Amino acid sequence: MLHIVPDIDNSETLTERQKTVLDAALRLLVEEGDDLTMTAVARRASCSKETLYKWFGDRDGLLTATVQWQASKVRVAQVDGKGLGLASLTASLERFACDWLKVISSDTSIALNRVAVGHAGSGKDNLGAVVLENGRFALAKRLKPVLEAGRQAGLLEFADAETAFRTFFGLVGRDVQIRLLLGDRLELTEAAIGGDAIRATQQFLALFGAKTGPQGL
Amino acid sequence: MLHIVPDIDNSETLTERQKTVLDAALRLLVEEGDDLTMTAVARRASCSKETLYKWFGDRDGLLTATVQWQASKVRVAQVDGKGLGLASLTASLERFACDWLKVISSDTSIALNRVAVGHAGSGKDNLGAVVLENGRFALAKRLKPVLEAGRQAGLLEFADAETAFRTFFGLVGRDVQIRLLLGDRLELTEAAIGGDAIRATQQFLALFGAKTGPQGL
DNA sequence: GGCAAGCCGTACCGTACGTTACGGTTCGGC
DNA sequence: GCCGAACCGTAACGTACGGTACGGCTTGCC
Repeated sequence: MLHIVPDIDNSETLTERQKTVLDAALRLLVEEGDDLTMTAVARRASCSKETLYKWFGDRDGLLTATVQWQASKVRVAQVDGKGLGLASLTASLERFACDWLKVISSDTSIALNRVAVGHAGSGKDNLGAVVLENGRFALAKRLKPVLEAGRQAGLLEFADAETAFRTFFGLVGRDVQIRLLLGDRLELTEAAIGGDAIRATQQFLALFGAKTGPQGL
Repeated sequence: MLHIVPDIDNSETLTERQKTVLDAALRLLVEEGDDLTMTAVARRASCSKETLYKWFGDRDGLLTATVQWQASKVRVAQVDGKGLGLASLTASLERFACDWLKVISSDTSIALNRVAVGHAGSGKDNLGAVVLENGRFALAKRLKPVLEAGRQAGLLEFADAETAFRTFFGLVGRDVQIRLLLGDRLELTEAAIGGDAIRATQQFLALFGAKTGPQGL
């Protein structure tokens, strides 16, 4: 399993200059393919390779720092499950679906996932673990409390929150991520994403919605 | 979109010797990461690099031929939608789900998808298109007639076969493929796959099954 | 001012790998 | 037996790139 990310917390220990360097690396990663070279990063960031090596150790360190830096930027707002009505639950689910679709269809996510997938194929799987931890598992960690609250309020019925989450994940993402990663053009407009979020939420509620209605009152 | 695979049909124009070479490349791709070198392939296949270049042009040609060769091996049996009862429809869906889960969790598929994803990130997207065409789109092409037959028989209700298929795809695959590609260990036993196939099929039928029962009789 | 630290730009080194070239061997056709 | 084609094994070439070294510049501190 190993969803452990043993590395430094970051985003606090980074100087402003280092952040701009990582931003440059990120932009380069998105524009060019995953084959970013140290020389290219140095040139783009207007810094010397010597500095890159001093700060990040080696190419893998730079890659890892870049991925973690991006990950630290996408902390989405926590949703508190305190409103617990069917309307607010639906809205929350749609919101999660929408956010997730926007993330996985963004150029940044695609580039980062590509490099992480390639990295996972070549020995050390650090990047894959980082991306997974800040993507799929972070989503689960934020969504599960909402699901549990929905069950508590009698709006949802499921035995295992993990299983319910994975179904929701599948209903939202479907074939989008793998198609994008494999280079399929797939125009996802704001409207299409919104529609997909609503559809996925409705399907999820059809599968896991309580048939008896709220039993709390 | 471009799901066009403009290259040669293959698998007919290949000699036995060439097939064994591609098998060697495939094995190497699965064992080592995606960083297979021409030298390694030549050594493993006991052939000269000169021969590799004569047959496949360059490294990309070899990669493409390898992917297409594997693709040509996984033509799954077509399911005829002529039994059209709820039981046989369910069985067909479960069969598809089972086969698909086995494919995407196989070492070969993971390795091939990894190299294709990496390739899609670096300019020419040929490999990605090939993998997509022989994976997700081939599955759709085989499954849609079954869905249409199910609708014809009054067992399913949906407006668009493509949309219905994508939902099924999401229910079956969920987060499995991306987790595996990112290096997550994820033991998928035969039993777990079978259970997931049944669950996905039941969920799909719950969403798209006709509420009125078969109207054909 | 003097000085040390940090950093930029660039040149440099070693290596890995894609690609090419070539000598030697096998094999089918005459 | 002879010839040419195909192919194996290996050596060689060119380049790209990770990593290192160094000279010069700025900056903050004494």
